[in-house]
Amino acid sequence: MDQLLSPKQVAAAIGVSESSLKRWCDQGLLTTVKTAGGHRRIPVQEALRFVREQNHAVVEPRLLAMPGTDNRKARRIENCAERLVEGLLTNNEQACRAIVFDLFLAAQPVSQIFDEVIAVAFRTIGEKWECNEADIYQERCSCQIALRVLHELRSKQTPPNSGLVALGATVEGDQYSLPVTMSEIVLRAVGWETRLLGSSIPFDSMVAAIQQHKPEMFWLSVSFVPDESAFIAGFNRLFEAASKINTAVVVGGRALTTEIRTRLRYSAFCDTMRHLEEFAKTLRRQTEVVPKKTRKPRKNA
Amino acid sequence: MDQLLSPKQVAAAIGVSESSLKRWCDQGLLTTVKTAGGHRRIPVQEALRFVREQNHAVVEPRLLAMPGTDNRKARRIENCAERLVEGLLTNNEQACRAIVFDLFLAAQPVSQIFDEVIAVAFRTIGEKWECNEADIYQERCSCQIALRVLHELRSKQTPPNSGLVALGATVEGDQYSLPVTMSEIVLRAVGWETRLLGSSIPFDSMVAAIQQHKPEMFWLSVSFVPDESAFIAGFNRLFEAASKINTAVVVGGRALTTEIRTRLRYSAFCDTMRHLEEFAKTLRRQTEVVPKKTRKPRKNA
DNA sequence: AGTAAAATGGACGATTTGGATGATTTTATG
DNA sequence: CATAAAATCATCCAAATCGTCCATTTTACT
Repeated sequence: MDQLLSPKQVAAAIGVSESSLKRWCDQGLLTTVKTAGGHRRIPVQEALRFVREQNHAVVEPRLLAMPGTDNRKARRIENCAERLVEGLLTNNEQACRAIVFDLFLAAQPVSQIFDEVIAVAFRTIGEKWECNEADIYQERCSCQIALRVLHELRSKQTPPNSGLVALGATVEGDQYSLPVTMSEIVLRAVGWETRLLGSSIPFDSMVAAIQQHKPEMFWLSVSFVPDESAFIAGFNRLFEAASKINTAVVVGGRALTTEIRTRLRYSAFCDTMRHLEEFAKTLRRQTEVVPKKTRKPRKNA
Repeated sequence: MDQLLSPKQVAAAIGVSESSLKRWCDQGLLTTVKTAGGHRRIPVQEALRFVREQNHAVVEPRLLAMPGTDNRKARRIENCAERLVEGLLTNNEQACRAIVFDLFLAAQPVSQIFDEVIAVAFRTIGEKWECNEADIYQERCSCQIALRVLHELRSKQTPPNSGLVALGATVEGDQYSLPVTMSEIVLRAVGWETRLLGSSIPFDSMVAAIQQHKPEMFWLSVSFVPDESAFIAGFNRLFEAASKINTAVVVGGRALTTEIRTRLRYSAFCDTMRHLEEFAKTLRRQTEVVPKKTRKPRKNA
């Protein structure tokens, strides 16, 4: 029943180098089990004892606190969604952050993280809510957590300066800021400079923003449509204005039914973040400098 | 995700010699953790706390994972508000961050930063909007920027673990997340563990949250009241439920006119973040441990 | 001004840390 | 089972940090 950890994992958990940790093992500060091939394995409880006795710092508690989630499993995207649901509903922000950042560091495209983990997780929470297994406040609270994680993720991106500008917003009455924030991160990941106008923006004001900033792209996330006909009229007005100055208009969101879509004019419709990413790449006609996963970790400034 | 710094790094950041810094660590002015080999490691939050409490200058903010500063203009709170307005309206997120973080490092209480800078800035923007000098999207976009800055500020606080829990939210229909987020940061600054439920929460769900988490405090930020009588009824229902389990209810927000207030029952009403801070301090009944900044008294003859 | 306590910061050899390397073991995948 | 990719091994070494001592500067008080 003892979970075994590799030196690398323990080193990461307590924020020291692998070299140091191995030295400590060899000095007997940590008792290790050895594999047939001579690799060191450290039982979790032994690692915990070490931390307690040495009064050592723990930088990444999750590695020691959440058995069954060693790094390899963490990087597999399959069961991340359910782990995220668990983390969100128990208000374990640490764990949520860990899940997302592990994937990010494992060089998963952000679009994929969003489509296959975050979106899935919130769909699950939504279903739980409908079945009365979760309360509204839990869903909202989860949104807060996710938003903080997303903001942190965003701050870790290299700020693009391609000269291509995209503006984004949510229509009036639609206060779901998660999708529009994810879109922004996706666009930034493929080199767009973005400016997120925010949630619940009236169409007229969007038009004003477009005319003032003359962006190459405008993206609109539609999670909720209070008034269908007003939405369609407003949107087409927006498209009209955007066309005049060659601004591509991209829409997406779960509230856009096929019926609504047939009555809209747009440059692209995106079902998923991956679609958005592909379209954004295409639009900027440059083969993109994908955030490379280099082996050599570089010192951050 | 708290980063560990070496004495040398912290010394460089605040522009003192390594010797001094090590001495301070040994005197307990800075809480350090130690590696197994006996090297000192200082968590960033701890370094920030030290800088703020001692009112120490910071020469290299980057080493403390803080955004770059503009030391000449900074530190004076007077014209920060207008500089912030400028930064927000020109979408200069860097500048906005610098303004807020400079004040933070200069040991200004977060409540004061919020009351005298951020709140003032947004009041100014609101006025500009009314005078048609600014568009709605600019105000919303400013909110996005401010929200990101606030989230970053929050991540720089030492995570409190007092055991005292506060829940916070915004009423249904009120989507202004800035005030409620500022409140959270203020509460955390004075040692409360907080859980922000989010914006636009129905009263019934708030009651459910209170009953489930049994917090010592519930705070409600009211920037907008869609239906006055429904609000009053709902709120008093909330207060009732909270009273039963000894949860203090704190309200605040610009939408609370005196007429509305006279019909509400609450533990405290806060006009400003400073009020909230004072009330929160009082409620936790602990006299704050004032760090002595005087040198040791010399022997008296 | 004069004095002494207190604080600062530099220097020292001894110790610790962490990055790099090429060989070996483990794990993932067909 | 076989193969390739990833993780870990043992080792070495430069750089960082330790604790300590001491000269110098600052501060507090007479």
